[in-house]
Amino acid sequence: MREKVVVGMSGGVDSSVAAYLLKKQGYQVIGVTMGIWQDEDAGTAQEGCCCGVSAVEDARRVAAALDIPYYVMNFKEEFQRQVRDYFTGEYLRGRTPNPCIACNRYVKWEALLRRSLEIGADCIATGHYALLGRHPEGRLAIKNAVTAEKDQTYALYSLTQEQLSRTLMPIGNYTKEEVRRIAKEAGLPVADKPDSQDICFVPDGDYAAFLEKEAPERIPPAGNFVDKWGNVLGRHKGIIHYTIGQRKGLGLSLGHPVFVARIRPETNEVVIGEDEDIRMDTVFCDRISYMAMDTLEKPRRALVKIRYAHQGEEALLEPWPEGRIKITFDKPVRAATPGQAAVFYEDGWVLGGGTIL
RNA sequence: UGGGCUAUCGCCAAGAGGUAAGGCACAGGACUUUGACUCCUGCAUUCGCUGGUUCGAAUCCAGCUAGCCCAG
Repeated sequence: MREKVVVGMSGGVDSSVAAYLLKKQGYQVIGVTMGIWQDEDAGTAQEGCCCGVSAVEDARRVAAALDIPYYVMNFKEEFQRQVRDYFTGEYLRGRTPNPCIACNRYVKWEALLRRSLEIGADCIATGHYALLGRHPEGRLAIKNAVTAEKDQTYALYSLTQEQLSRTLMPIGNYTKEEVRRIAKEAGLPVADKPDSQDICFVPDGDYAAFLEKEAPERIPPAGNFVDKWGNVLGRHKGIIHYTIGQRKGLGLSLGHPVFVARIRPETNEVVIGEDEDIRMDTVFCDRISYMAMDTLEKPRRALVKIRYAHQGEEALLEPWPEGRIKITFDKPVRAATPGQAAVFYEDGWVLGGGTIL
């Protein structure tokens, strides 16, 4: 009997095609949708997100079409703790979290994987646009998908060797167009479903409202906008409303565009600067995850992405005390933001990554 | 109260007799499995108010109102 694999199905095209391809390849496929919604979310969660409310409905139809077993597993507790609480906590501290990375690392590849193994599966599979393989240096690693535009390796840098050894990513070799075509040809009912976007657990993208609901008693108050010299430029609505590099929503009319250059939780100040003030060539990160490289003992060059949609910038990685890494970019990057991930690449392989300080 | 100056979109600011530039802000959209950035579109039938001169004025004239500056 072929390997038994649990496919995390979001009800979207990508994971549906992933399941389809694996089944065609002879795997014993089980479809699973992660139940991550809190009861009060019912009805408010938007469509078109990676794991929305319509997920179960659509995923079930796809599973039926593929004639594979299908289950919904409850991960509310894990999602609340590892994603929602983390998300809220970071914003309250003036940082900018990336919930997708946390969800992948702790919910999909920890909770879902564990539960899948418990029901007898050998591994899990997802509809991520990424390739997985053995790096020349010997370790398992994620590699850029064939489509640069849809590449999702950035959000997967923190997976461990153990997790990677139990993972399949069947659609990394296809483009989005090909995936949609496959879905159509296979008669999958979700072939034309729009791509997911925005934070899946924040209805209508209003994350500030989400935070106010999650932690009403801990929301930092309004404060001052200041320039780099300390001059007060105006009032801000509270640091949770801002992130480094942000321009919109400041309400500051200074005649030229200005951006958030820094957030100071200690003084509750938001520092405003010009475009040149948010360019930096040196960034430090901690909470390092090593993937293709097992450690960093001496300087190593890499292409570094500092946000999901970043094309990446060549840089030098250097080990730093306290388990940190110093990144020196060849050319300054714009708005490196504390809380976001810096992911290191070499020839398309993910070497590792960390959280920007 | 005398003398001078200025009053144009939320902010800044062009205009100077021919039928309201631009920037910032803001709104909407595109992009996007995070937050951002970026891009596109929209945004004063009206120029402090009231009259007047002109075929025609935000642009000229008069009065009024407001603010600023200098004398006091």
